[in-house]
Amino acid sequence: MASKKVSGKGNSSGLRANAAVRISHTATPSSVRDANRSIILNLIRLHQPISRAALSERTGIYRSNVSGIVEDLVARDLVVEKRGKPEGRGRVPIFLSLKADGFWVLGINMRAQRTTVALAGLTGELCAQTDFDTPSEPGVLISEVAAAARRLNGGREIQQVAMSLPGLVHSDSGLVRWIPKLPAYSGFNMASELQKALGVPAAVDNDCNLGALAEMWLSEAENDHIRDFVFLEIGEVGVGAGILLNRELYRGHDCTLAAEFGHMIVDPNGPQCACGRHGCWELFVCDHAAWNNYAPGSHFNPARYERYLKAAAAGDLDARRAAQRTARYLSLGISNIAFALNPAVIVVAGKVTSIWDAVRTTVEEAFASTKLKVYVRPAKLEAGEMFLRGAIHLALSKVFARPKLGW
Amino acid sequence: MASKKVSGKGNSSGLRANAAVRISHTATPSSVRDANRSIILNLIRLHQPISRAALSERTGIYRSNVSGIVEDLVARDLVVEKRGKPEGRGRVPIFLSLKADGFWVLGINMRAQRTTVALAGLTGELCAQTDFDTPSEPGVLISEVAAAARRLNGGREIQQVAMSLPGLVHSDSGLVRWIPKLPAYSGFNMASELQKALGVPAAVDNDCNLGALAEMWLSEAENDHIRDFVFLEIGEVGVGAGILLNRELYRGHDCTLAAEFGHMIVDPNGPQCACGRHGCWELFVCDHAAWNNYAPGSHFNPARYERYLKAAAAGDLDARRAAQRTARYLSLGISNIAFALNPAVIVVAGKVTSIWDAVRTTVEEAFASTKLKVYVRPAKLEAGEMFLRGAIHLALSKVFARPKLGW
DNA sequence: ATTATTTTGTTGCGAATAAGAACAAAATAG
DNA sequence: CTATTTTGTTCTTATTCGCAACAAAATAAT
Repeated sequence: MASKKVSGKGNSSGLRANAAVRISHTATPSSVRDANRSIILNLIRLHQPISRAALSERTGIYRSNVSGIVEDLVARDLVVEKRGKPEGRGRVPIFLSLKADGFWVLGINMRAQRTTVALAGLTGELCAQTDFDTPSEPGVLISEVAAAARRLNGGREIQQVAMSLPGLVHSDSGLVRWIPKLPAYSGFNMASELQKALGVPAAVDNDCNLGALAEMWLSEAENDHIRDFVFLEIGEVGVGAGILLNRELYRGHDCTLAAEFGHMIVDPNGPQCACGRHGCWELFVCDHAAWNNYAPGSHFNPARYERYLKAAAAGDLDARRAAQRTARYLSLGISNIAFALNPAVIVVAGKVTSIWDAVRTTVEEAFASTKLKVYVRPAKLEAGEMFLRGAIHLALSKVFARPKLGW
Repeated sequence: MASKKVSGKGNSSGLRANAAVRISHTATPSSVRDANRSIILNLIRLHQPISRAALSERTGIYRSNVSGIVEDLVARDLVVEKRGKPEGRGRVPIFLSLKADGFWVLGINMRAQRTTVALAGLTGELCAQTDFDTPSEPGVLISEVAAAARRLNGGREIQQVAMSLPGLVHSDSGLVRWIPKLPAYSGFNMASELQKALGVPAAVDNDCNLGALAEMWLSEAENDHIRDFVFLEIGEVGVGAGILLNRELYRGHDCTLAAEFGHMIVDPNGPQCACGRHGCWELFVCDHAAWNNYAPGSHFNPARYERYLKAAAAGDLDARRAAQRTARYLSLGISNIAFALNPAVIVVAGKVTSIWDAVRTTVEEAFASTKLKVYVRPAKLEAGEMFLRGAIHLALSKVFARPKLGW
C-alpha cells in the first residue's frame, strides 16, 4: 500500500487578510477532497461496517478514488479496516468502520443545579461520565470541569470539548450573555476559558440547540432522516427551543436569540410575563402552569408535580382534565410554530412527555383542520440526556461537519 | 488570448442512478471551478465595473486564476471587458461588467386581477413590460403569457422564465396547490406548462417568497447586505410572508407551506378565521381589519381605504387613532415573528407602508422591552413590483446561484 | 527625456484531485 | 479445475489552483 501523506490543508477555511472585504470560502483542488472526504466519512458513520465498493456505489465516486479517500481517513485515525466474511461470490470486501478510539471528546451539560461531564469516542457513545453541583461562579465551574476531565480521561487524549448552557450564549464567540439565576456567568467567555483550562478547542451552545442536534444524530442512526425540525423543551418555568433547518442550526442573526417561542404572545389579555409582556406562551404551558391547571393556587413542587403526572398517566380523571387544559395551550403554540416554519417534525422534551399518550390527540387537534403535515413527537431521550448528547455531537461536528464552499 | 473551451459540465448537479439511496453532491475538480466562477460572477455583479486584480484582491484567488475564470465567463456571454481609464500609476486595468444583453429572462407576476409580464437582462433591469387581466383558466393564462412573450422579446432569445403566484405552490415541481378565488388553477403544473408553451426552462414560486428574494437583491445592490430576513405582505384580506435564511429561501419541509404567519393565533378568544381557527393574526392586521378599526361595520372599498390612509398620513386624528390600533396588532405579530426567528430585518410590504411614519413607533414598541434587535422597515418598492422583480431574480438565479457541494 | 517603480494581466510549471481503464486478488459457480 | 464475479489497486489523463516569472503600460523620480 503506497504510503501517502494525509492530504488537506488547503484554504478551505477561507482566506482572510489585510484589506477590506474579503469574501467567502473560495475553492481549491483540495476543497474537492475535503467535500468528498466528508461525504465518505459520514456514510461510514451511518452505514458501518461498509466496503469501499458500497461507498462507491452510493456516492458515484469511483472505487479507485474511494480508496484514496479511505486511505486518507485511515491515516487520520478516523476509520479502521476489518476483514469481512465472504458473502456471495467475488473478492471478500474489507469492511470499514469508525475508529471508536480515534478521537475523544468531552461533552458537558450544565444545568442550573447540576453539571454533567461525559467522555465519548468517535461514535458518540458515552464511555465515562460524572457530575457535580453547579457552582455559582463560572471560574469554579471551569476548574471542576477540568478536574472531572482528569478523572475521566484515563490516559486518552481529548481533542475537542463542547458545553451545553441553559441560557443565552453567543455561540460563535463563546460568550455567555445570560443564564437564569446565575448572574455571575453573564459576560464570561465560556468557550475560551474552557479552551484555556483544558488545552483543547472548545465550543458552547444553548441547551435546546444542542437538543435539536442530538435529535438529528439519533434520528440518523435509525435511518429516519429529518432535515428540518424544531426541538422544544417544556421546562419548569419556561419553554426553550432549537431550530434545525437543512441539517443546520439556525441561531438568529445575532447568533443567540432565535427560537424564543416561549415568548410568542398567544393571548394579549393574558397575565404578565417576567419579560414584561403579556400572555407569552410559556405562561400557559410550562410545568408551573400545568400544575396550576391541576391544583390552582397551590405551591409548585417537583415531587408533587411528578405525582400529578403519574396520576394523569394512570388515568385519574381530575389529572386528565387538567392535562387536557395544558394540552390545548400546547397545541396552540405548537401549531403557531408549525404555521411559521412548517418543519417536518416538532420534537418535544420535558416532563410533559411522560404523559404524551394522554395529550397527543389534543395536541394534534390544531392541525386537524389545516393543510399542515407536521409530526409532533416526544424526544428520543429525557431532556438532560439530549443536551449532553448534543454537546458531544457539537464536539464531534468538528470531525463530521461538511465543509463550506462557495459564498 | 488563448482560446479555451467553456469549462464545466462535471457532475456538480449530483449523481443519481439505478440503485438505492444515492447521496448528495459529490465534488470533482470542475466543481472547484463552478464554485469559484460563481463567486467571481457575483462579485462582478455587485461591484461592476471591476478589474481582475481587484477580484483577486477580494477573493484571495490568484490573478492568473481569476483571468482563467473570467475567460470562461466571457465565453459564456455573461461578462464583457471595457478598457478603463488609468488611475494612479501602473498598467491600466481592464474593467469587467455583466453583459447586459447576454441572457434574457421573462418574469411574470400573476395577481388575482391582473398579470404582468416583463423582460429583463442579466442585470435585472426591466426593459419591456406588459400586462393583461388574469384569466380564470390557467390554460388561457399560459397562452396569454406566450403572446406577451412574443410581443416583448423583439428577436431576443429568452433563456429562462419565472412566475410569481399569489397562493400555494410546490416550487420544486411547479405544481399549483391553491390560489384564492381561482379554483381552476389547483393541480395545474404551472412550471411545466410554461416550459412547454415557451420552450424555455421555467420556475415558479409563491409571491412573498419572491418578494423576499427581490428585497435581497435590491439590498445587495446598495451594499446593505442582509442574509436572514422575513418579508411580510399585509394584504387586503390576509398576510403573506417569505423567509430568507442564510441567503436562501426557506419553504418548509413540504416546499410549500412555510411562513404562514398570518395564521398564527394571537388571541384564542378572537373571531373565527376562514381557516376554521380562532384569532389568527391576519384577522387583526389585514386591510379589511384596518378599515374596520377606522369605520366599524362599514363596507370595505379600496378607494375609501386609500382615502383613510391619506387622511392618516396627513394627520387626521380619527384616522391616526385607528391606525394606532392596527399598529398595535401589527406589533404583536411582528414581535412574535422576531422571537421565533430573530431575523436581522423584517421587511413589510402592502398598503399600510404608505403610513409607515405614523405606525413605525408603535410597531417598534413591542421590541423596546426586549433584547431583540430586529429592524422593521418598509419594502424598497410597492408590493406588486417586488413580486415581479422577485420573479426576474428567480429566473436569473439559474445563472447566479451558488453551486451545491457536499451533502 | 530617460530610467525606475508600480500595477495589471499572461504564461508556464508543479501539485492535488477525480475519472476511467486495466489489472490483480479472492471468492463462488459450473 | 476453469470461468465468472466482485473488490480493491495501479496507472494514465484531464481539470484546476497556486505560484513564480515575465510582459505591458501607466506614473514618479531623476
